[in-house]
Amino acid sequence: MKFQLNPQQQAAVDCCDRPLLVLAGAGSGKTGVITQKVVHLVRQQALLPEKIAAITFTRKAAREMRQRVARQLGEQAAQVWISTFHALGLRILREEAERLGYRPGFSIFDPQDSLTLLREILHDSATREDLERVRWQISAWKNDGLGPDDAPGEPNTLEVFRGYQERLKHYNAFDFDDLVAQPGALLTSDAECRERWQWQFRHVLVDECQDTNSCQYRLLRLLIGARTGLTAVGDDDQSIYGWRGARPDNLEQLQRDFPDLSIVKLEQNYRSSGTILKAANALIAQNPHTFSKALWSELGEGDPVALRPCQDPADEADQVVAAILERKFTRKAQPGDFAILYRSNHQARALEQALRGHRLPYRVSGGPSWFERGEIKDLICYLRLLANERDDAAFLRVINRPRREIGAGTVDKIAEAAARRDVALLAASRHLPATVAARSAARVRDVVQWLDDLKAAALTPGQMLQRVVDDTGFRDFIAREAADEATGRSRARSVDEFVKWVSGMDGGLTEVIQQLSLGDEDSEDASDDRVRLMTLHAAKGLEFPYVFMVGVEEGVLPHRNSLDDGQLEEERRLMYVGITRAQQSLTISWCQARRRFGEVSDEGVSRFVAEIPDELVHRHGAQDVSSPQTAKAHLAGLRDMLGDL
DNA sequence: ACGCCACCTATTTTT
DNA sequence: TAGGTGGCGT
Repeated sequence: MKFQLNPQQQAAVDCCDRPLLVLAGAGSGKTGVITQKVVHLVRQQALLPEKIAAITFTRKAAREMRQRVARQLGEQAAQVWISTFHALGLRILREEAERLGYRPGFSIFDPQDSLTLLREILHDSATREDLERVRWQISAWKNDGLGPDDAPGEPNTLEVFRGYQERLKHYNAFDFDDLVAQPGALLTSDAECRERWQWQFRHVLVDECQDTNSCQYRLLRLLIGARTGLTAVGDDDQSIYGWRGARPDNLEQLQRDFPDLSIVKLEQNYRSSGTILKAANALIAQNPHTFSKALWSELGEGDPVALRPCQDPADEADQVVAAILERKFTRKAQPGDFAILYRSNHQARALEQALRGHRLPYRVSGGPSWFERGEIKDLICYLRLLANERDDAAFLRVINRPRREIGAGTVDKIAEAAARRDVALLAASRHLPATVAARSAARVRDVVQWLDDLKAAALTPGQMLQRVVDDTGFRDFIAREAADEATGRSRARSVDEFVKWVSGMDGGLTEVIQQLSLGDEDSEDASDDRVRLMTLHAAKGLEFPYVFMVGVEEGVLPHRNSLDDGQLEEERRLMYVGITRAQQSLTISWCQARRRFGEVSDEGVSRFVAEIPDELVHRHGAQDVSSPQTAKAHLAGLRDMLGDL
C-alpha cells in the first residue's frame, strides 16, 4: 500500500534536519505519517533501522505501527525499535541492570504484586483501600519523577515509599513505573551511560506526546543527544489522562527544550463528516489554546448531530437500540459499525440489558484481560520464580497453588527465617528452621526440590511451563476450584491455550517472562461484528461509522468531581474525543432523571451540548420517541418489521 | 475454608 | 441503590 501524503503530512515526513512537533488533529493520518517517516529515514536518510526508535503508549499502537512499517520495509522493520515507553525502558534496564544493583532475570511486579508488597510493609491494620491509596500515591510520585528523598509527603508515607523501593530491589524486581523511572534516573546520573544511549539512536519518534508524564518526558529528553533527531506527534485537544500524571504542556515544553523546533499542523481529517468536525471544532474552541487548530474534511457535510433527551438510562438504552435496529434496516449497517460511548463503566449496564433484550451482539471493552486471570497469573509466577528466585511475591502466590497443605503458620516461619537471614523465601525454604513441623518441612522440601530440578533441566520456557502444569496437576486443580463446571472447563482451556502461547514465543526464560509481564497481546478481532460499548477514554484512537454518546449530562460529563481547577477542560476534551470518533453519524443523548446513590437526580443536559452550534444539530423531542412507552412500542414495531434479529 | 451480614463508597486506567 | 470489602461465626 502506498500513501498519498498531503502537503502537511509530507512536510512532517521530510523535516529531518531539526526537531519537529507534529500537531496531529483527530483522524488526520498521524500513524501514516510516523510510518512514512520511519521509512523515509531508512530509505532516504540512510539511517540503519536499529538507529531509530518509535515510542508509543500502548502495545496495540506499537503492534499496529510495526505492521505498517513492515509492509514497506519488510525484514528491516524488525530492527527498528518500535515499542511502548515501558518496553523501551525494559530493554534499557536489561542491559543496565547491574549498574543499578540488579541481577539478570529480574521480575516485573504488576499492581497486584505491589499491593502484596505494601501489605508486608504496612502490617495488618491497613485495609485494602489504605493499600490502594498508598500504591496510587507512590505511583504518582514516580510518574512525576520523584523518589523517596524528594517527594513531598508525610514522613511516614515517605518511609513506606522508601521501604517499598528497598524491598523491590531486594526481590530483584521492578514495578511498572520503574520501567520508565529507573532508566530515567540512571541516564540522569550516569553521563557515560547517557552518551551511550544517545549514541544508540539517530532519530526518536514519539506518538501521543500530550500523554507523556514527567517521567516519560524526562526519559525522552535524555535519549535525545546533540545528533539525535526528534519527531514528536501529539494533539493537546486529545489530552485526557491528566489524572494519571500526563502533562499536555510537555508539548510547549518541547519549544523551550528545543529552540529550533519546527511545528507542522495536520488539520485535514480523513474520518468524519464536515458537520461532525464543525461540532468538534466549536466545542473545543471553548478551551484556551496555545496551538490553535481547526479540522476540516472533504467528505461532505453529512447528517446533523442528533440530540436526544431521554427519560432515564433504561429509556435511553432503548432509544439507542431502536436507532441501531433502524439503521441496520435502512442503511444495511452491521452491528460492528456502531459504538456506544459513555463516561464511566457502570453506564454500560443499562445498555447491555437493552442490547441483550433485542439480541444485538455486543462487546464491552475494558474487562480484565487474559493475563489478569488468576490461573494465568499463577503460571506466570511459576516462571518468575524459576527465573528469579528472589521473587517472594511469586513464591507466595505459587507455594499453595495447587494445594500442598503448607499452612499459613509454616509460611510465616519461613518468612521469619528469611527476614532474619536476609534471604529470599525460596532460599529460606532450603534451610528450614527447626520450628517447622517435620511433616510440613517434608512438603516444602519436596516443592523446592522439584523447582530446583526443573530449573536444572535444560528446557525451553514452553516445555518448563508444560512440566509445571503436568507435574502439579494444575489443570485439574484449577477446574476443581471453579464455582461451576462450565467456568472450570473454560479455565482449564485457558491454561492449555496459555501453555501453547508460551511455547510459541521465542527467547529464553528471562525474555519470555519479561514479555509476559508487560501485558496482554490483545486479541482484538477485527472481524468480530458486534456493537462496541466502551468508555470515552477507551475510545481514543478508534473510529466508527455510527457513534452514540450517552449520559451527556451535568455531573456525568463533565463529571461532578471534575468541575474545578482546569479539570473541566479535560472533560471537554473527553467530549471532543467522543465526537471525533464518529465517521458518518453522531447521536448525543442525556437523561432527564438518573438514580444516583438511591436518590433521583436531575441535573439535566451537559453544558457541552449548548456549545455545539444550533445549525449543526437536529433536536429530537416529544414528537419523536421520548417516553419509555413509545420507545418500547417503537422497538416492538421495528422488531415486527425486521423479523427476529 | 466458606458463608453471611454490616458497612462503606460511589470517574476515567495503560504498562 | 448496589456492589464490594472486611469481620465474624460455623
